[in-house]
Amino acid sequence: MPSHDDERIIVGAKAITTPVVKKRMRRDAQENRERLLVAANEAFGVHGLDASVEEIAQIAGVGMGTLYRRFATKEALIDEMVSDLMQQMLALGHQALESSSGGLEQFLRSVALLLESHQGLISRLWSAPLTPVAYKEFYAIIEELLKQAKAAKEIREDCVASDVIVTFWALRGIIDTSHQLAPGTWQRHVDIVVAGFSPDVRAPSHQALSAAKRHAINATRRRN
Amino acid sequence: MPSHDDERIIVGAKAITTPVVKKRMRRDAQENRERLLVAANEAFGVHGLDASVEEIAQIAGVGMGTLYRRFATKEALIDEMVSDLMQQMLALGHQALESSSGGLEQFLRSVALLLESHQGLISRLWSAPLTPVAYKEFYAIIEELLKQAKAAKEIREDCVASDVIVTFWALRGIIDTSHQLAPGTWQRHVDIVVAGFSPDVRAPSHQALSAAKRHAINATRRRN
DNA sequence: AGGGAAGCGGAGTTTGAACTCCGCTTATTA
DNA sequence: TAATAAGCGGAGTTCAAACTCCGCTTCCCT
Repeated sequence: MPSHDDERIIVGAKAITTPVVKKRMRRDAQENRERLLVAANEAFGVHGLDASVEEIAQIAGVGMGTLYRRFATKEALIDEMVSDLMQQMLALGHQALESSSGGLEQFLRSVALLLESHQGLISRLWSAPLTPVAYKEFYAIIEELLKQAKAAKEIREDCVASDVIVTFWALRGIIDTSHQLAPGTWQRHVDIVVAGFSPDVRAPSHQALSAAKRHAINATRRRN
Repeated sequence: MPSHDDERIIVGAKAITTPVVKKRMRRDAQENRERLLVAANEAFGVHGLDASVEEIAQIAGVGMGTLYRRFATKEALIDEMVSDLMQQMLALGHQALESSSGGLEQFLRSVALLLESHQGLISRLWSAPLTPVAYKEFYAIIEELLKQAKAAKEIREDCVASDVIVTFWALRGIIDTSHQLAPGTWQRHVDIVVAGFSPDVRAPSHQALSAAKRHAINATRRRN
């Protein structure tokens, strides 16, 4: 089903394969589109992705028809928001790369701050095969930040990109859970993780894991 | 609306206020009930809480009628599972308290291991005013574990219970995100956090935060 | 300034998942 | 082993939320 947005200016016979040249929208349409994205972010922040399209349209001050003229489905709206968010994260990454020191920490904190204002969407950020290109870029940024941090001895040698990615997943858990309450709850966790990354800490022991496993198994056998 | 489960054996006039003495179920009913709880856990693990009751019943090998005879609503089923899970976590807490050293780390790891086999449910664990009593107990356990860890110099003096709770939230993010893939992804994060808790690390700097904020604000102004 | 493409609202339709109902089956107990 | 309470399945109902349709309105270009 073609979306309402992919009408194109036809420029000769090869137009069909031309990759998406969009006709300029009317000004009011453009404004409504913006307003819808903002409204959706607000609604998702409160109710999660279960927020109804009706509510979103209402917050934006438009009818549902308008929403569906801009976004083929609710899912398409979400996809666009996610890809916007990813772009913003990449921008933060590039900024962090330019800072003379502490780039990695800056990146962690600035992304967390960004995600905090996009609750509800966050769960979609990492689940998608949606943005393989963006994801690759994201990964490359992290690798570069790690290289810089290691060169400056700001971080342990054994840190790898996936450690940082997993930290973002962790932040998602905190931000999603704290559910309106206590903005900035994530900061303390970042402090701890940053401390854990720092080079002057002894390597973790792993000794407690086997005991943990033994006990977890016991607990699982507890159904009455 | 009274559930199907709260019939009671009447023992004299005061029975009405007797707190829930349940009549013994038929054996097949009991078995089906168990099977439903297991099936629900499996279904939620795959599709999250959106898994349909129909699917749950099917996995359990029973009809929907059976499900609804045991659990007033889907929500009631979830509540019961959550409260079971909380009980298991408490049990792990008590076990950790008994260990002579590394109790806190053991607790972190064993709970993570438990949560890993209850994906989908985890989001409900912390959202509920459902279990204020259990929550209090949980909190008390953590405080005691912290006291022990500090006495043994296994942990920084400035750690508080909420740091540990927030770590559980963080783990939820990882476990929920890794979505079937890579069991045990959380372990590396726990390593890092444990390192961050350890006493021989310098206090976190906070110096990077203001820069992070400045940049995040820039990124937010990027809508095209 | 006026013709018409583009846009708009929101009542109405569709869809799918939660939940109910009731005739049939099975465990239990005397 | 027969009477009966308890349990069972799954077709059918309900309900809420996504999505469509179309007569009216607004912007924009000449």
